[in-house]
Amino acid sequence: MYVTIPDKQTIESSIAPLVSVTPKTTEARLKPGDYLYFEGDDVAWLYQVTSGVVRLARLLLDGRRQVIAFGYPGDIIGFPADGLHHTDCESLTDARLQPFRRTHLESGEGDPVLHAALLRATLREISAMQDHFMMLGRKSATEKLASFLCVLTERVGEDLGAYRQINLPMSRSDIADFLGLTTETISRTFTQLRKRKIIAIDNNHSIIIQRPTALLNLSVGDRDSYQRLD
Amino acid sequence: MYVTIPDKQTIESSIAPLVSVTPKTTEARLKPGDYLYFEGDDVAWLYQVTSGVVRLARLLLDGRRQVIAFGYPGDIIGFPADGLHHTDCESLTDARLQPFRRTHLESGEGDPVLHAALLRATLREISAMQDHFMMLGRKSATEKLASFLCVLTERVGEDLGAYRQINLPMSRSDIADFLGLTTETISRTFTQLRKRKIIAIDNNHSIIIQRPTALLNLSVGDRDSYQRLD
DNA sequence: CGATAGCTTGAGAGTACTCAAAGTGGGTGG
DNA sequence: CCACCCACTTTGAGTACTCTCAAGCTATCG
Repeated sequence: MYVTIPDKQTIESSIAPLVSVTPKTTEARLKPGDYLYFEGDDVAWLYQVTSGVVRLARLLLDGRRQVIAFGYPGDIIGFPADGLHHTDCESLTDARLQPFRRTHLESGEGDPVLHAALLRATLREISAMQDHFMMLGRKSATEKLASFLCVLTERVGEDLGAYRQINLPMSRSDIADFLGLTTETISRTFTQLRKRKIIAIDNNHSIIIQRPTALLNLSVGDRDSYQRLD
Repeated sequence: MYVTIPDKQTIESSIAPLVSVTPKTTEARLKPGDYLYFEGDDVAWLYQVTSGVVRLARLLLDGRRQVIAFGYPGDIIGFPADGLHHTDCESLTDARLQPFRRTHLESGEGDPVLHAALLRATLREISAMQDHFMMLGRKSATEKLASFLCVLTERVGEDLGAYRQINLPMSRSDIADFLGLTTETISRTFTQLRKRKIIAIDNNHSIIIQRPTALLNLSVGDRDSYQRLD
């Protein structure tokens, strides 16, 4: 999952489970903290997240970290480059993943439909990453966090009476490293949004979107939403 | 071209021209300022840059721009998502590009070798973009510009006596929008590097790398390189 | 040779960061 | 079952970096 520009209807299609003609490989199961693979590992499989949330990250030598993406149900993860994994993958929750042989991506022999579906997923990945560039390079802290919350609300939000609720299995520092900010800035920005009654924080890993429109406005840089109490 | 982590030997392989069994399509030729395609256009072709430099960019509604990548010789550009272009492509120089039918990427029929090569390019694109995330999200202005110059030196630097020289066909604001900075900051950072005698600015579009090691150190966040005159 | 877009420099402001300390909550062991 | 502990989060104060706005400068192209 990347932070994409709102109003893109790529969601439904990418979320759909890939149907495979080949006999189903048994799915992988992870517990919180389990690693599926590490940077530098050979790629034997790609995975589609079935349930749960995983985190893809890379480390810089000096300890700085970039969270590349979160893997939510429907997402395909583990794209190889030169046959190797270029991120670590750690599970944040109990998770299930459907493996697909790397060879299904790299050659159509055997299952052309699966091959085409994996290729489509690869191309969508590039497009989503381009949106994410914009977010990392050009948005303020508030815009980044608001965008992030909007995407999650769209993608995995649950109705809760009049409001919508989202679960955040990741830590504040995971979010920070994903958005290119510090944990302190994430925390302060959450507090601002809460004080503005745009969100409510039920518990640190569960937040309620009280004013989705205001949040969306903030995500695209409409700074008036701060003052205005819709 | 993305700003990737130094010491990755992905260069040689990605730079190699794709050999096609199918009869050669006539190459596209662009002049400075020519657009090859716009965001939202249907994708009929992908292109490998043969010579020259192109710029891939997207616009936000409020005018903010993100330069997604520069296309240097060897780079493949124009990857479709849902059949559409997701960036604009403008040429910065006289340029020549070798077109490949989109169908060659999307189905192996006809030319499996070309299909595989395009797929490999697609996967490398993802990996390079992941490196670029790190750069956008976690590096300071000096680190960003130093990283950018290092990549260019590796990729298209020319020997000039004891030093290496690079051409920058893009404007300062192109660089700014690529690195997630402002033109003023780019300009100031160039000036700093010049005053530290790390680079020399021959003319605005041609710079000489005087101390490549210092530049490399700066690119990975070694702040001592500033004081030290190696 | 003058017009103009692009680049540089300066001053000041604002945003996000760093460092530090206090608060919170979930989990474990007594 | 409760208390303690530890990791995570929040808050605060001060700083540093990058941005904004403005003006001057430079190269390039008619």
